[in-house]
Amino acid sequence: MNIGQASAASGVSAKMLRYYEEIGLLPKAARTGAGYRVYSAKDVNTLRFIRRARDLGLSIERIKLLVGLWQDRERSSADVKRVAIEHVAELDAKILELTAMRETLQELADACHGDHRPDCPILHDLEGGSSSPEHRFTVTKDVHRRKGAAAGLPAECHAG
Amino acid sequence: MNIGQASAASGVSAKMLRYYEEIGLLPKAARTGAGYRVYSAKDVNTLRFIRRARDLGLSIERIKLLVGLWQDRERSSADVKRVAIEHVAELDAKILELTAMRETLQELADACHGDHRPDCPILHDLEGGSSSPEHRFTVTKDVHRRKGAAAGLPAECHAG
DNA sequence: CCTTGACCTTCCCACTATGGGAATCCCCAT
DNA sequence: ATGGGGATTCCCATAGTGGGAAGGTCAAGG
Repeated sequence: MNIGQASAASGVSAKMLRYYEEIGLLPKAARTGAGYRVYSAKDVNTLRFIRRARDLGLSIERIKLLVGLWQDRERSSADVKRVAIEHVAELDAKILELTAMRETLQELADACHGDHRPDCPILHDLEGGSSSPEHRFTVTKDVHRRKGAAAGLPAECHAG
Repeated sequence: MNIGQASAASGVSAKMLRYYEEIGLLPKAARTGAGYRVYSAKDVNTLRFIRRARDLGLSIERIKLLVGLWQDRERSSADVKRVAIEHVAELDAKILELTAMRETLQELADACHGDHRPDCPILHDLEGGSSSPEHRFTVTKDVHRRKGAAAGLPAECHAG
């Protein structure tokens, strides 16, 4: 099986296959005499595992852990669960942050006439205009503050 | 006002000030004889505007638009509102996506004993193990599929 | 046998925003 | 004059992913 076939069989792009190998998420693939990478059905299984984990938003680092546990028959399910729980916590933090932004922006948009006139509460708010800050829309202000930015959410954060 | 003072007054790091200038979000700052950038109170206003917009998760591109509208007395509030609404839609898409991931992962974690035994439904699911795929936890499956990845959410997606 | 096209290889670049750090220079106070 | 703090530019790194160029390979058909 060459890289294209492994890619098609796993749903992971050939580009990513090479990348995962490079960063050590996958062991170095065997090569044909001509230098082509060779994959087995077992490799494809691992790739599918990785792809599903990516679909759940897990970072490459966490996936490394999970793949390690997966291939370790001595693992304890507690270890696996911990990794999952950590990721859920990060997802929660991210969701909270985005939701706070969304709420604020939605309220501002709701307050905007959206007509031909230049008057606009959205701009007014961004201007920091209202002299008493406590009257600005804030909605769990701290959550979306720069420092509050949660730990890394991976791939899905990048526009395709 | 030099770059450090403008940074302190606006909450935007000096590094970002230079970057914003480089990418054209800010006009090129005037310089002293020695090459130091010089900022006015008006510049600081713009910087605060930008910072607040970033706090709401708006991309640099959208902020460019908003700053343009902000400084245009002929603007229509409808234009501003449209930009805001677009961003809300992207936030919604992202939130949906993350929520779907979260739900799936939470269910898997709930189903995991989390003890010393190796048996683990999380790994089992990632394996794609269950022969009948419709029994796998999915929860709005399409939403978190790669193709479903929403349009770009900016900065906050990056781990500090 | 040779061409053609599909595939593989490596290497570099781009993206989003942001931070870190080095080398060098400037300004002000002692 | 000297020292410290700040400014300048330039390069690098991040997390994943895609795009593309330049060149080698393989298989099928003429």
